[in-house]
Amino acid sequence: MKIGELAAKTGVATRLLRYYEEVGILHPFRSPNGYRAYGEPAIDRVLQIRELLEAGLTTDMIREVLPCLEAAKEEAVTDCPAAADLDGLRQQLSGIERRIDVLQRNRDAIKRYLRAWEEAGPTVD
Amino acid sequence: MKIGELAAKTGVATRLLRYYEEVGILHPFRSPNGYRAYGEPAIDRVLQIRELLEAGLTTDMIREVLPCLEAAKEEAVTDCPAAADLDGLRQQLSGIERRIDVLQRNRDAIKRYLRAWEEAGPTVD
DNA sequence: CTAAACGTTGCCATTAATGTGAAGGTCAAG
DNA sequence: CTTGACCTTCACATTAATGGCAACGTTTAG
Repeated sequence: MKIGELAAKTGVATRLLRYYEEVGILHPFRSPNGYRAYGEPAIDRVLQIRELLEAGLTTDMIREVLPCLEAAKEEAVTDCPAAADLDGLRQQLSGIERRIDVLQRNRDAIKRYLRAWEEAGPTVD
Repeated sequence: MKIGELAAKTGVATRLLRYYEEVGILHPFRSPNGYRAYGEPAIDRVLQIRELLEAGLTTDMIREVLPCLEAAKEEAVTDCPAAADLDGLRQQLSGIERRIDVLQRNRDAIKRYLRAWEEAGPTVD
């Protein structure tokens, strides 16, 4: 499919689809006329990219983890696209785990706060 | 304490301490000479800010949750600094929860991938 | 008193992610 | 063949977080 179609199906601006290619996290083919050509899997890939960006990852991090996230969907790890960098992957993993920890701790604090507030002042009106 | 001291104790550049003030997440007093003056609690606050920034939150989000995170440390919620915006707080909370979900899902996928890879190719060498 | 060290404000630079528009090529419909 | 919709690249603009410098005031040590 062409870029406009992918944009429509994912809700992501064509500008960004080109940007994701530029930073190496999306790899369309090219039609003979020079148009970008995307396969069906590109849809999921773009949605995955958006999800990760919205969760606060950078395109650099995404470039490292994305190949493995897609491979993880297959039954067996036949080939290792990130074979080059299992170590970088482990680092990304621990970075993500740190983030989760921080977010969980703070989520809990906010919840405690809200709960206390709801108990103390149900006279919110 | 003065800005340089706080910078030394937190490892955060003075430039950033001024920036955090500019965006409203740090509120030093002023000494008669115009110097910023920070109390002891500023140390924790700055570290907290760094933690949240590194976890991918923006200063906008931090501005909303920080008062409550500090209040949550007290025994009781005497006064509500964010009384104005319990609703914004709930939104931040659900945003954070979404992030945690995304990160957990992807952390799990990466772990699966790494585990599979380690089982398949212990001949890493 | 003077120099060094530190503070102030202000402004300009950078990187990442994103928006926007110009100038021109391609293609399908009339 | 022309028009309109879509594509291409190029380039400049913006926002957030950060770095750096300049010009100038303050404080401290010699």
